[in-house]
Amino acid sequence: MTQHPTPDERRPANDGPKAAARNRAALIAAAREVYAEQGLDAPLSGIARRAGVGQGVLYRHFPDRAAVADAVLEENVREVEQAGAAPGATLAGVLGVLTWHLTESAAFIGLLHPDRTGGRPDDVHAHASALSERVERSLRVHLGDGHRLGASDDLMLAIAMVSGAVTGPTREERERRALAAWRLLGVEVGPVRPFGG
Amino acid sequence: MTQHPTPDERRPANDGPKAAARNRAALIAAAREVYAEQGLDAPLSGIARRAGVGQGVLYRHFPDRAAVADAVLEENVREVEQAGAAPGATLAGVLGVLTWHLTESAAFIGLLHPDRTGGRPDDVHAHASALSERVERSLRVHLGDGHRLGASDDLMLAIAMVSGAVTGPTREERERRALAAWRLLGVEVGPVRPFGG
Amino acid sequence: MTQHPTPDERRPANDGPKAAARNRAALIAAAREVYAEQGLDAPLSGIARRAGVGQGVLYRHFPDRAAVADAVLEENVREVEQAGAAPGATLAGVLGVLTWHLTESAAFIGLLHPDRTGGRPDDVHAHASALSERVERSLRVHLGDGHRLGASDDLMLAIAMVSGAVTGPTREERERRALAAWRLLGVEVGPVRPFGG
Amino acid sequence: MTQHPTPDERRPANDGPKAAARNRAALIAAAREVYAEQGLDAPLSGIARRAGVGQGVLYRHFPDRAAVADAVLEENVREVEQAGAAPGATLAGVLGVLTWHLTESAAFIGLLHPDRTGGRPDDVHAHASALSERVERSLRVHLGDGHRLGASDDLMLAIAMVSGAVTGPTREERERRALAAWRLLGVEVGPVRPFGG
DNA sequence: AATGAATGAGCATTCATTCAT
DNA sequence: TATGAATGAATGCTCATTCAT
Repeated sequence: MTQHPTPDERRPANDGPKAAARNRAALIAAAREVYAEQGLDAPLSGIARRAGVGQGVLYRHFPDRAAVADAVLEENVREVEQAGAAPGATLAGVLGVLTWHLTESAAFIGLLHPDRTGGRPDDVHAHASALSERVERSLRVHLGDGHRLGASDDLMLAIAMVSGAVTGPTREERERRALAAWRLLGVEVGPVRPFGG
Repeated sequence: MTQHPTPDERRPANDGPKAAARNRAALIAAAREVYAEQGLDAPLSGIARRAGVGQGVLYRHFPDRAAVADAVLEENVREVEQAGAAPGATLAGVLGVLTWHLTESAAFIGLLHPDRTGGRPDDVHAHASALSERVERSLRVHLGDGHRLGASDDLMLAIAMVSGAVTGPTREERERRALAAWRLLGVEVGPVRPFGG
Repeated sequence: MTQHPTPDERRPANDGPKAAARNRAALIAAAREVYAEQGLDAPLSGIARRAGVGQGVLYRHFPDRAAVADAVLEENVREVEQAGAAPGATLAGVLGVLTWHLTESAAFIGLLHPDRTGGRPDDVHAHASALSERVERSLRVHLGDGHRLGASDDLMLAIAMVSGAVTGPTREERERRALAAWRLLGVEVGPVRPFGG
Repeated sequence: MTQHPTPDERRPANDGPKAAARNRAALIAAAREVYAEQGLDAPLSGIARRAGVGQGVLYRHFPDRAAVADAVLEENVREVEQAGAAPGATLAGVLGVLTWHLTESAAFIGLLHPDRTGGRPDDVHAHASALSERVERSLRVHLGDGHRLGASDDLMLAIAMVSGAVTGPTREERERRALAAWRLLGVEVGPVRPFGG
């Protein structure tokens, strides 16, 4: 009774169901960019716009704000897992991939800063700890005996610390700082690049 | 002229100029609490309410959102400076005070994460670098030759790293993590407490 | 021409024209349930979902929201007509069937409250008066001379009054109130049940 | 971080706190009109617009949709109470005032139809039963021994029944039907008019 | 003939900021 | 100088309706 009496006129293209997967990917990519530019609190409408879809599509794919961030994180984490599972993977190599995501993806940094503001209703960090564990597992298998970060929580702590160092307006600056941070921790890091990059 | 000057209904007390300073302090204290509970994006109206003043007063003292955060930061930084200038001050001691603020004040952590989100209109981090320098100066004078963090940018980098580690819902948890982070960096830290505390 | 005519991925079954009637019935049944649970303003998407069909099918059968409600009403009215046309039908008996629908079907109540909200764009009550007349005809033929409700508009007025009394969360409560209402009007009502029930 | 960078330009009048009471009254009056025209589900924005205030003002005075309807109802009920408490009040007189509100105020009708749609989140009918009891009390004191509607629930049932009869596009038509309904119930009703009108 | 994704207008709600008193 | 009401833009979210497949 309260809704839209008259759309009509002229509708933009409707590419049919085939577009669904494409739209989902476009939304995640758009979200990644928007997050990088405006932070995790960026308006969802902007993400939809940049993805070139209506707002309804965003809500079809992601029920709420947290789900969008989750999807972006999920991709980041999966890349780290793939790097960790690749033949010949080394700790330094996986850390390089991880570091690349830290410098590239604001959402990934958010993963490491889950708490502080207790119970906001739209908790962006819903599955954060589950994802965090997946990252840890991918790294820990490559941790040799007696490694500096071998103690229980030191590995994820170190990652959080590096993520804290990753600031700066450009990717280059952020990479520079990330590497300086790993150096301060006495940890060797391989090439900073995406998995397969 | 000796008539009642318009009795009015009931005006809220106007304590004159004396109240101004009191209100300012109340606003900063309220902001600190609200930031801790809700994060730096908390509604300004809530800060005014908790301070027990109207919203207009907040705007009289602080032209915009950034100014409020600046004022809170300013107090944090000043405490660190005082700790650094106190007779008998040591690096470990000042770091303890600094660490206390890291665990206590959400705004202080924001100081260390200034960039990333490029040009948001209400930039909370306006004077961030100036404040950052003041912190650095207060610490550097206590840095002995050959200290681990003696190299050019390493001191502030380390602080940013520790701030990245400071997560958790309770102050105790945050302090635990902060100390673990300093330990990973091989840096000794004195008692974690406010200056004069 | 004997080639596979494009295997497709996996098309949902297309049962041909046979399915059309089945779908229409399923939609009306679903609408009846949804209306009872959520009121006449319930989202059409929910009706389609409960009927187990796509939203497009709903629009194929019913051009707009009003048409759905009309179809539900149509069924209600038809049952009353059938009750009225049955051999040996009495006024009390038909009123019993009518009352059953009043207690069961939110849409039927809506029939009796057509106006008030002047020109809403999606007018649920399009054919209301036509349906209303059919109900009246079915009852009036059983109205003996000198009946309490014999005067011109009294019959439908009484029905509207009873429908106003029919509130309550459970069918039992609604039936109790409907019968109390008829009693206040001094009208005898037969068993409250669906036609043929 | 997500809000209004730049209002400015030219602000419409702000009449200051004095306007608060006036605005509240204007909102209730506007709501009454809008409800009459569009029903209880009418957009709140339209109510604010008709009252000549911004949407924020509506939310300042009424936390949610139900509160607006409550306020309108409250006024209706208060008038009935006043009519019932007036010196020389009679049952017929109070019923006349009550009937006037039934013909005038869509919200008042809503009061008598509280249930049906179980637990909608924004329940317009929150305090409905409390208000309902106030109406009943105002009437019952004027109910002589042996009155037709003397039995326990019959009084409010009759009112619900009459409210069910009150349909029609014009006030005159609605009044005509209301009086016919009371006549069918064998109840005498005084002049249909607002209290003091 | 059916599916269900996409569109996008519309309504609810929040809050930064102004300003009469 | 303080109050707190008012404004209204921005954003979240929902759903009627269309249409490629």
